[in-house]
Amino acid sequence: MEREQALERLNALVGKDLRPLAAQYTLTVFTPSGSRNKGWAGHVIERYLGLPLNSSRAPNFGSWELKVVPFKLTHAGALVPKETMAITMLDPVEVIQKPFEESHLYMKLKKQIVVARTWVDQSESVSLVHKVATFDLGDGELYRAIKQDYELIREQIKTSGFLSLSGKLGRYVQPRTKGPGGNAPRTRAFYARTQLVSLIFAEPVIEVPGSGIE
DNA sequence: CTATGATCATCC
DNA sequence: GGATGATCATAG
Repeated sequence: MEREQALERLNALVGKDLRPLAAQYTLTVFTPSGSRNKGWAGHVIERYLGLPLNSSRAPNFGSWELKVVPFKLTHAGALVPKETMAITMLDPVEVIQKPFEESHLYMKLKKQIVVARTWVDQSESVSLVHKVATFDLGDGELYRAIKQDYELIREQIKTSGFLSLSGKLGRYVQPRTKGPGGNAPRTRAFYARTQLVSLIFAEPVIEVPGSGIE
C-alpha cells in the first residue's frame, strides 16, 4: 500500500478507540494469566491496514515505515510522547560496514507514518487515535544531527566495542539494550528519544516572507 | 533464538 | 519524572 492511501485510511481513524478493534481482530491485549502484549496497538493498526504480522527487518510497507507511539496527558493538559520509540535492531557488523545512507536506521527513518494514541493507564481501557503524522528525514539539519548520532555510535563500537554502547549516547537516536537483559545484555537497538518523537509530530513551520515570523 | 510489534520497571 | 535497562506477546 502506498503511504498516501494509508494516510487517508488512518486519518479516518482519528478520534476512534483502538481497544474494541483489538477485540474485533482477536488480538491479545492481556493474556488469560494477566500478562500484557505490549505491541497490541501496533498490531491493531497493522491489521487495520491489512498487513499480516511478521518479523522482517525491512520497512514493513516496503518503501515506508509504520509506527505507533503512546501519548500521555500532562498536568497542564497537553498530550506529549510518553515513551521513546524503538526503531530497529543495531547490528554492529552492519553499522561498521555501512555509512548512514545505507543503514537500516536510515531506511526506517527516511519515510514513515507515525500514529499517536492516547495512553491512560496500564489497564488500557481506552486508547484513542490522537494524531497521524507523516515524517521524512529529508536532508536538512535533523538529517545531519541523526547522522552524527550514527557516526558517534559507529566510532564507539570501533574504539570501545559493541557492548560498551549504552542509552546515554546520541542526541536524537540512542543505542539501548533490547532483548534478554540480565548480567550482560548482548543486544542493542536504535531508539528515537522523545524529543525526536515530538519533532515528528511538530507542525511544520511555515515561513511567510515579510510577516515577521521568519 | 532473534526479529517484529512495543511498553514496563527501576534508578537517578 | 525523565532516562536507561529489562521485558512481554507473537512470528519465522
